[in-house]
Amino acid sequence: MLPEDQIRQVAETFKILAHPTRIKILRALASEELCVCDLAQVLGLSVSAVSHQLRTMRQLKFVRYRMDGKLAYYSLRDQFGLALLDDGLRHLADEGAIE
Amino acid sequence: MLPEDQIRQVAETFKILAHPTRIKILRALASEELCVCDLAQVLGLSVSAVSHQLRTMRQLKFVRYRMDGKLAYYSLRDQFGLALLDDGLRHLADEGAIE
DNA sequence: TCTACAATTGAACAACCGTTCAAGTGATCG
DNA sequence: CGATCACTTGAACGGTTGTTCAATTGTAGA
Repeated sequence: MLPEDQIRQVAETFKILAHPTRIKILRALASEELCVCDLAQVLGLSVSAVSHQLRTMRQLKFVRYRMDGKLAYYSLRDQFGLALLDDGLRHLADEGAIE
Repeated sequence: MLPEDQIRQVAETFKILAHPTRIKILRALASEELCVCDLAQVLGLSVSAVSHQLRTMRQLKFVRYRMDGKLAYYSLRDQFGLALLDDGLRHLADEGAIE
């Protein structure tokens, strides 16, 4: 039996993949690092909304950032999120759409 | 660019792993099929709460069930959910706890 | 210093989600 | 049939979450 605490933590981890906005952020950062304003532009969201999401993605170690002058460039910390996303898409393809 | 619809579907898929209750259900069904009342007993939840969760897990192809008299026996449809869970736990172990 | 820009933060609001509760379905058994 | 059991369903309630808005921080350039 897993400890309650670990279950809660892993649930938090999967929450990252459980919302369209964060999936889009993940995919946008797949090929290159981007600043918050570009990310907002690409996703058609406010800078504030994106910043809020990046905060939780940072806390859960999905992304990192570096400052360059006024701009904060975000990038993926590793391939984990993208790999998970692929698994999810493959499962959808295998099992068919939602009934 | 992935179609909006597919992004929403894969987000739905990951929602299954994004809550402690459903993770526990997944793990409880890992070794054997269980009826709703046993599942409720094991998890310390009401039969209704479990039934609601099983419904969404069924819709998203994580579990299936068979009727046997009055009892509905649920089981995992495949190893996908458990494999994902392992990936998540491994990521936590690699990256350390939430900062 | 003053202005402009990039980003973060916290409060507020609406939408979503998980559980409970009460009612209902369907199967078994006396 | 009537009673009971296993489960499902829908409404309702409270807590969580995502976005917006306004205020703030910090950097860069005039």
